Amino acid sequence: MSVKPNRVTAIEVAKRAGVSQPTVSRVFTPGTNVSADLRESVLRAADELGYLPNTLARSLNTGRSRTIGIVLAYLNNPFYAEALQTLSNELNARGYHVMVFFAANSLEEVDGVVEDLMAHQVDGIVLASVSLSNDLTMRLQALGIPFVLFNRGQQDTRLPSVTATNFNGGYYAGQYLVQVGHQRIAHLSGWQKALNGRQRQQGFIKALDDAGMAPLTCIDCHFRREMAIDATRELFRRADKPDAIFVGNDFMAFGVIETLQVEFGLSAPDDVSIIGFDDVEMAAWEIYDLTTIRQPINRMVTATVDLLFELIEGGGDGPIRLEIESELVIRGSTRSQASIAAAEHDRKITRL
Amino acid sequence: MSVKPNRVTAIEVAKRAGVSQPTVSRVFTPGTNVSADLRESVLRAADELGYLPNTLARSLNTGRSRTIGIVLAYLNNPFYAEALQTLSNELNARGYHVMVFFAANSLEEVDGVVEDLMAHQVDGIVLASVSLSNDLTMRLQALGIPFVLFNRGQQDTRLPSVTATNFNGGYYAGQYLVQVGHQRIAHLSGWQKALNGRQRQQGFIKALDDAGMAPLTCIDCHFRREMAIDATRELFRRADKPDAIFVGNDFMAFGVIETLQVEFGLSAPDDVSIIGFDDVEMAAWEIYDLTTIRQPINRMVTATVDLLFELIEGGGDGPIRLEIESELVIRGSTRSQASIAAAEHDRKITRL
DNA sequence: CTGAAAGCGCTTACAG
DNA sequence: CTGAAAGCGCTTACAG
Repeated sequence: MSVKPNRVTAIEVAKRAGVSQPTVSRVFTPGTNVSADLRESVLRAADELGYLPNTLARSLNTGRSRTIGIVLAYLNNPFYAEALQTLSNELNARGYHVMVFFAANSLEEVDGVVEDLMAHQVDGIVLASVSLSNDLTMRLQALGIPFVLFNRGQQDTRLPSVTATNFNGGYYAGQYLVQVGHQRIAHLSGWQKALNGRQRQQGFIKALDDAGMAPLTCIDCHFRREMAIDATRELFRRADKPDAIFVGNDFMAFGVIETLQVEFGLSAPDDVSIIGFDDVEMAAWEIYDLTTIRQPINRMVTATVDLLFELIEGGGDGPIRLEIESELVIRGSTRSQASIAAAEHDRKITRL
Repeated sequence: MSVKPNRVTAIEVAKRAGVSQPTVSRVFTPGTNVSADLRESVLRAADELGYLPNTLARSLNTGRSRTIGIVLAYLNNPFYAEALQTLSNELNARGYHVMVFFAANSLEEVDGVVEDLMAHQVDGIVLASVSLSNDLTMRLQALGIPFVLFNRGQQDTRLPSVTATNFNGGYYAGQYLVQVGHQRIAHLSGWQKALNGRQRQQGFIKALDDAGMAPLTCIDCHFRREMAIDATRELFRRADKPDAIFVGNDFMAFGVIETLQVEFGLSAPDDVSIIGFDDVEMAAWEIYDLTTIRQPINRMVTATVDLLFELIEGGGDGPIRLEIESELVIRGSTRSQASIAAAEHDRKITRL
């Protein structure tokens, strides 16, 4: 019962235009020479018949599918939704198609997905999910299918990757909280088995250390909202409550702010300063107004696509691990320096 | 400088296994007969060489790419992020690949994207973006490439589509707000030029009408957060403020709740009841705790994929416009019936 | 069950 | 510049 689509082929266009089939092909292949009159009659015939060159047949010949695979874990965290849309648009703009897969759980799942992508002859892969098995990494490399890890920590420093400067970002967060006068700073961290979660924490600790301080506590929340919420509850039931929290990403920070507000009646920055990581769109929503460390998605995406194409073209000799500078974005969820200065001022006046 | 990937082909596997190339092909084609011993030596050779059948070559033969195109407008609204992930997983589970495109703005953009998809020989398309031009609709139909509109209003009722029951959903929202005793109910609607926005509003008005009431006001917010926020400001600067608002989707409702809280110091349900539409994950977050009309994504996705495959296989004679029943999900952003009863009770006691 | 042959719809040297 | 021919890596009747 299956009905094959009845597509128009180059041969039919050739007949109608009174030319050979290769001439039709040339008209639709950039950088080939066809006389103006033949080109025109081919284009007219193609238009009349609704002809579109069959991408699959073309790819079979050229050995290039002009398709890039993107592997994601999930879209709950809006950072990945923004990344996907930006990546997709960028790749489309460069004439590439995008094939998406979600592979959350296991190495096996990612491996399976990547095999699918290989069978589909993708020209390259962006991995924004968990990392690959060594086996599959080597198979990809043997096949000459390049890939770039996007925002993923990786153990093997030889793998191509694009991240923000996670250590620096963590440092900026810690430094700023110290600057505005906080004394009891907690960290609800990203997953400590992932490099980005670990580096953010290390930068944060270094900043405090440089100020002669230490974190009140660091709790591994695995980049998971529920765990950040639970950790917040625990933190604020204790006697030595924090006066500031650096949260491993914005998505978790939203849960922290919510829990403080709804369950404890506390708000930022009056009761506690909160700082996140990512600067997703929602961070700027008034209800959160979240100070955060921006990962510049546009620049990360551009770098990812550039790197991927360099690897696809071959002959690239630039660095294959790129770090895009993260930056502190100050909003209302942290005590401001001005407020500190004012408080200092008040204190002095009181003392007089 | 371009380096073609050096992929293993069936011929190489055939040589190593000492069989013909078609036998290799048969081993990798479900539903074909190959003797156990040949099958085994082929599989071993394939494994040793890391062979994967070339999907593109297969598709060229069969006329089926086992690829579905998904066209989205954006992922800002988490409803579409959830829909994409669910659709993708469902299609993958059925052995199909997913090619995504974002096409926000214009008919022309969607048309261009769909042409790309046609050239890529997709077997079907899910359109969750704005609708198609008539021209392209007809070309798709002429080519025999089926498509399904997902959550999209469409003028032409002959086009295959899957939506929730938008009219009913609007009705449930209005009915509930009336039931819990609201008198001045406003509607910040979805786009009135889209069928789903319009139907939600119509259902809502009907519910009020059935109770002998009329909306305080209806403002077209185009499904856009910023417009909902502006409308909220206007609404609460007026003398006759609403005591309840039905918002055209959750995404806008979050902006409404935020604006009320941050700019007016008002909260739901004490000052005003808020009800949304979609039931995205965030609606259950404590900070919003949003009463809403659920569009059952899982069922909508299953229906979409079923319908699409029915159209692909041909011979389907079921209905091509499917409506999945929406349902009221009561959370804390609306005054409860209990509270109404209690208030009634108090009033009676006072009167005694 | 298995192999030789044709063909899917293109691209790309090769002649002219 | 243009056409006839070969080939990309498969699938699928067709014989045996």
